[in-house]
Amino acid sequence: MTESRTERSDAARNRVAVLRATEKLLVEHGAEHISLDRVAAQAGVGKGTVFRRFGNRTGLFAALVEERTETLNQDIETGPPPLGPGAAPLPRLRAFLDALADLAARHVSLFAAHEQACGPGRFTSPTYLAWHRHVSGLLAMVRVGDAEATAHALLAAFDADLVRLLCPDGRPDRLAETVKNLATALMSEHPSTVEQVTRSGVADSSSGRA
Amino acid sequence: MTESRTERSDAARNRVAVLRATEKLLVEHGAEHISLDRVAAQAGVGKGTVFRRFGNRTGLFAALVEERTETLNQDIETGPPPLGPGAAPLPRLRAFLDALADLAARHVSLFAAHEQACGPGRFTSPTYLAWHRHVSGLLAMVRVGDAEATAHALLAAFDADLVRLLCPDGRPDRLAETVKNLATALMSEHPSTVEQVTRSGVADSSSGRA
DNA sequence: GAAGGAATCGGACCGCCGGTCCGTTTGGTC
DNA sequence: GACCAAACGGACCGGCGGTCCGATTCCTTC
Repeated sequence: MTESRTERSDAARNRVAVLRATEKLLVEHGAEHISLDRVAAQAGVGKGTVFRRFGNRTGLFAALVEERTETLNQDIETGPPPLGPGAAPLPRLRAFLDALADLAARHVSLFAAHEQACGPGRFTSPTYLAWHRHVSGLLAMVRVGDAEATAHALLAAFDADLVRLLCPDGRPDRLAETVKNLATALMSEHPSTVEQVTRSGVADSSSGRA
Repeated sequence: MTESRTERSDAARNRVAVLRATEKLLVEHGAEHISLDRVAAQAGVGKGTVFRRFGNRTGLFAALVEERTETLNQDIETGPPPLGPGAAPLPRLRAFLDALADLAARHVSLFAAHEQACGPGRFTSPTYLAWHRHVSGLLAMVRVGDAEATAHALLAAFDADLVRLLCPDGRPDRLAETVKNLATALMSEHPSTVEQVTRSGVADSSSGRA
């Protein structure tokens, strides 16, 4: 991302070649038995180049994840409601969960590979941190107890293997509905500072994909 | 488990030796960089013996998990309330979540190793299936929508890495409270067939560990 | 446009791991 | 005590993530 200065032309070319090759292998071979040898071969570069660019397996998938989640993260922070600032906590959380389910369903393989490569350090990746901060903040606004832990629990539903189970055909609906239901139950239970957080008043901002 | 018949004495001795060795390595080296070579060496047996007994890495950890979860699974099915049959859905679910959090916090390393070894097939392990059936059934009794998916979402909070994060000192309280809170919110929201499922009426059956 | 040097490349190489194989040993039985 | 099925164990295999360093390529400078 933040290169020191002036990336050499061949380096840039190879970087995108590796990323594209990784994507291709991810969608073709569904799972995460993707060796970096294969990636390098598919990209038409040497193995050393892959490691020079991305450090290690984790870094490679992290870069791809960041690329895929960039627009969502921007929309969350500075986009228009209900995803961005301005909407009430519950609709905003629901919109986020919809968007996240959609993203997760569309890129299961990538997310699976990323999780597997990260291991326990998954929770310290910038992307996860941003999502957790967002959810946690929204929950805290409605005074949900231990918002941080609750946010983790909600986000745990987006475990890649679970996504595969609940969205076998790529449709995020089932996962989205389930998690939104959880969030709504949680928030409805806690009398909010904002008055009109009632269940009936929820604007359902499903990103209609189907 | 169900050996064909009459396990030879040395085989039995080696089996427990391997299991104990695995436990020891799990608690000593916190994570899952436990090679089966090491396990064999620690147990004082050959590598081939480990594979002969347990088939593969997954089988080894699965055997250990089954050993650890046996009593809980019995208690759920035939034990006394509130864990066993006889209690109302919500208290029973809360009791189960308490017990599961306790178990998870005490055996994080094992569960982490098991998850990692199982991969996506984690959801088809007998233990997970039993737990999911249980939670799913309880949710359905209170007419929670899509009980199956919701049960998966609740159980996802027991992801080993998340347990490590929320129970750094082995105390299950924070995890338990969070998930029980989720379950309670869910069930309270749905008007049950049983009348007295209210929040105040919940008997808190925390397995006081602290 | 040629030269120089730094950044990049690439694939041979390393140690390790999960899993297999088969000659050897052991335990139960008659 | 002898026999044989069962179990043992460690050498062996293919493949992986990651490293290293001589060869190559790009960019700058004159």
